[in-house]
Amino acid sequence: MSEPQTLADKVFSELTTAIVRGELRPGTKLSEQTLVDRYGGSRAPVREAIQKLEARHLVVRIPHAGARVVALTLSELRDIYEVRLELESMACRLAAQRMSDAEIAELYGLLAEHEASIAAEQGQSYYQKAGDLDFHYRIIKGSQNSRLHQMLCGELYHLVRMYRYQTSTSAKRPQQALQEHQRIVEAIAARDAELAELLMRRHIQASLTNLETRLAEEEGRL
Amino acid sequence: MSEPQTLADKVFSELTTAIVRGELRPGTKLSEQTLVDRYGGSRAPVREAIQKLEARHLVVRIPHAGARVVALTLSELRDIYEVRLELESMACRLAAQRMSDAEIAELYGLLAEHEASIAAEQGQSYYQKAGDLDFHYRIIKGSQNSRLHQMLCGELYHLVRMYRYQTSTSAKRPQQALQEHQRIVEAIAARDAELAELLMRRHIQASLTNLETRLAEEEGRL
DNA sequence: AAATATCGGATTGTATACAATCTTAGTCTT
DNA sequence: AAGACTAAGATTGTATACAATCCGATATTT
Repeated sequence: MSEPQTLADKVFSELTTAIVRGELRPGTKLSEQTLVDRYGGSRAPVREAIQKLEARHLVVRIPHAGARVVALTLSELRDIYEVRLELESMACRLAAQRMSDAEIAELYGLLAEHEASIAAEQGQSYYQKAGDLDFHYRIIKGSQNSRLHQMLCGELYHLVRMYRYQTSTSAKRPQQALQEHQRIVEAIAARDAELAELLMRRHIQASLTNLETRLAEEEGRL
Repeated sequence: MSEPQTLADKVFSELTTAIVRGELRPGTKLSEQTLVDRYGGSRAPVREAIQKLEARHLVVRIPHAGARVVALTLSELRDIYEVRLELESMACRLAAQRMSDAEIAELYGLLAEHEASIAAEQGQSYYQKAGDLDFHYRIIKGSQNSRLHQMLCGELYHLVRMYRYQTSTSAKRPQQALQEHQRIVEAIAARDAELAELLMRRHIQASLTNLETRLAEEEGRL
């Protein structure tokens, strides 16, 4: 929660959340002057912010034509999930080998919180989604591979978040996901790397299936 | 070979090759004014080029302190190879499933060229390295996953290239590598995805071992 | 002599001005 | 009426100027 040291960073982080939350819909033109009017500063830091967004694949920039919020095709979304599937499974395998006992204990604590949150049945799918991401985040960190962490959290994470924000979740999915999380943590605690990897692979596959179902439904409604 | 549309792109591509070739050693300070003097233009496009380099992890930028050519620790290099190992193995598996027969035929052609090049025994390790990268590049493309292609070619590729440039190769390694390439292509041609993945995994593991040996030797010489 | 403080120069971050390119609306031609 | 051309406006790319921050050398203190 450190304050951004530079104006460009500030604009960047505000734009990031706006895009992820869907306040700036995919395909929206990001005019530099408009952003200056909205977020303050001058064009220099705004341009820098846009470039950082481009680096994270949240916007697409075309020379002399400007920047637009990325609009993934279904095919590109599948490609991303295909890569994420591989990398997170890998992270889970490494986590089973490298996480400290203390970190594993924290994972158990996190699961307990999620269970309580679901039991409360607030239907606050926002918090459930955030909780899910938190779970995945900790396992990625547990892999103790800095580059893997960068790729998943810095480059794929936001895109995944963006498309999850905008799609509803089926009522039973959180319950299901929690169970899958529990099996994964058990495998990690048992230091069974192969099993942990397998379970994570299936877990993400299930979440992709869920996402595709939702996307297909929304397509149908248009 | 399209001409860069913008000055920033031109500076970016020149800086990229300079870094990869080692003309700008790891840790070198990249002063904006100095780069303006060397490459022309003004600070605006030069800054943009530096930011693009940062996005590709070729330079590290610290607010108010400037940019330096990235200097990987051995641990970070291992992390990169660990990720590359997983992603390229994946690419190879997908390539075995998705490459067209024509593309596979081209792969065979490439191998023949490499064989000839080694037989000529020019000792031109530069061309052998480039050839090796070409081989890997085609398989990655064959995976037909755009994001995988982006990550490997756009983000890891340059770093790997950079550290390979600067390390010598053992005399027998090209011969060995060629044989491994041949087995991989055979597995792809047979559409044996699992085997192709396994062989690629071992191939990259071997190349990592080779790199680590060289790095250790160079450490010893200092 | 070592450590800290302070000041000046250099470098980066930001703002503004100008140039090049694209977009769009309108007109003209077929 | 459809399409191509043209010109004006808007937008991005580039250059320059100013402000804020950092780095290093010198001076001061213990």
